[in-house]
Amino acid sequence: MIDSLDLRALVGDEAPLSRRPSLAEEAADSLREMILLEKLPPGMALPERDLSEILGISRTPLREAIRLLEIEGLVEYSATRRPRVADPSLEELTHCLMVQGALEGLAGRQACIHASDAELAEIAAMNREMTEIPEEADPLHAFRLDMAFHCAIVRAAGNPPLIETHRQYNARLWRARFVSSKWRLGREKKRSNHREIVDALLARDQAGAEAALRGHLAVDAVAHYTAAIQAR
Amino acid sequence: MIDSLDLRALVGDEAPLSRRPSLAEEAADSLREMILLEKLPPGMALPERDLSEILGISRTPLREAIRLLEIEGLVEYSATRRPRVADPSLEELTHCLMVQGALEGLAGRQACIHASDAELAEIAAMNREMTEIPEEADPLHAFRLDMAFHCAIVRAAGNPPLIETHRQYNARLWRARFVSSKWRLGREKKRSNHREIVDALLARDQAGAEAALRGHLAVDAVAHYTAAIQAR
DNA sequence: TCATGAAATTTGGTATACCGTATTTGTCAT
DNA sequence: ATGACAAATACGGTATACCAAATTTCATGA
Repeated sequence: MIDSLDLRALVGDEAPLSRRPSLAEEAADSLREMILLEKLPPGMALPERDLSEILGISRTPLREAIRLLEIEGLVEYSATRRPRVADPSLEELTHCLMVQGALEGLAGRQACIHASDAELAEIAAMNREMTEIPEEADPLHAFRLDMAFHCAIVRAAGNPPLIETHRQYNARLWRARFVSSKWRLGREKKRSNHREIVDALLARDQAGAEAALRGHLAVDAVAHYTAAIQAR
Repeated sequence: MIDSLDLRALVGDEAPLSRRPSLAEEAADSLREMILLEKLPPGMALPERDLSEILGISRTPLREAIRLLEIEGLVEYSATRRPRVADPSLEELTHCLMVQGALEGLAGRQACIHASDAELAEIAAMNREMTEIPEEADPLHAFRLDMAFHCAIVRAAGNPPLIETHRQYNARLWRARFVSSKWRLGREKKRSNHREIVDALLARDQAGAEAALRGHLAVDAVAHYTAAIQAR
């Protein structure tokens, strides 16, 4: 007898392990993008019926999507349970940044222990790519590279719950970091910080990697963001 | 004109800021308790229709409750999206414990900075109470005191997102820590660790508080748990 | 002109019905 | 007895209807 497990072994792991996403997950993805790109500006109300009609789905999966985004911190509920796009204060962003720093610090430590040489080389290569693109290049592209760099380090730590929690905080901080990434100030500081990180990882220096990733410098990112949102 | 804001200022903040919980939240609370007390054992299937009938609600709020518990890590979905009570491996628990350690470490640091003297005194008092109860007292009570002690420190850090994320990891680790709390071994070690924590906080020694809270000792808690679940 | 408050509308919460798929059950041929 | 296969069942995902509460609208009167 050849059961499905054997079949999978024969066919290989190429099989679609990723099931088809539900409407709720697709809606969450759509809404997340709209929020991050400020197509849905902070503070905007998110009435379930209107949104479900816009997205062409019923309220049931839409409600689930909104709950997902609430957990990610992109949507918040008013006192009367009316959902709206989150509009985090400088204080809230600072709080999130501290947690994010602690998470990345742990990731740095663990990456020193568990990352393969190939993973570290990949991370180093990502950093090299970032230093080679010109200053005036597409800021969104540079930003995505930066995000991918940090995510790769967290992934290299090999701790799935850590990856997931880090992802959530990333979403919460996405807009602030994106806005601040456009500032030219601090870009050089970021580069030297990235070099520190890569050097510590390659040396598998746990304390060094943790310290470099803790990112005390990131606090001025939210300051940039606050300046930007106050200017609007 | 006296609007509601003025009225609230006059009446004070005693007003019921906590809205009536939805059926979904109540169901999540019920299910969480059932899972933690192993009324619903790890691995058990959680069919939506049966559960909704048992709890006397419809599937809609029940589904929401299950989603909440999934985020807390108490419920996991099979490959075919069938929810069941999570049955974390030793590896998963260890991963969660590392994140929890990083979170509490940050909390210790921040508590040294932001906690009021009254909050620190309260924390010290909680620890004193724990040391004064006899060894053979109700283990559940002792356990709750321990949880409250750690939560109080996190709360003293004054970082709401940190509090929430810490709460989520607490739920994931609840059962393992509860089981391990029954072991007499390591109890003395825990006490000395608690003393370290309190001393560092009172001295507002950030590095000391972080190190003490990082809790390298907690790893043997999951070892106890694993021994227990393998014995069943 | 503007405060007032009741009616109308909007909104989130919940229950229920239906659908496609996954699982189980039962049957039959070997 | 057993393995394969098909019918029956169970399950999660989705759409829709209804309700209570909150919000908005708007007529009313000072």
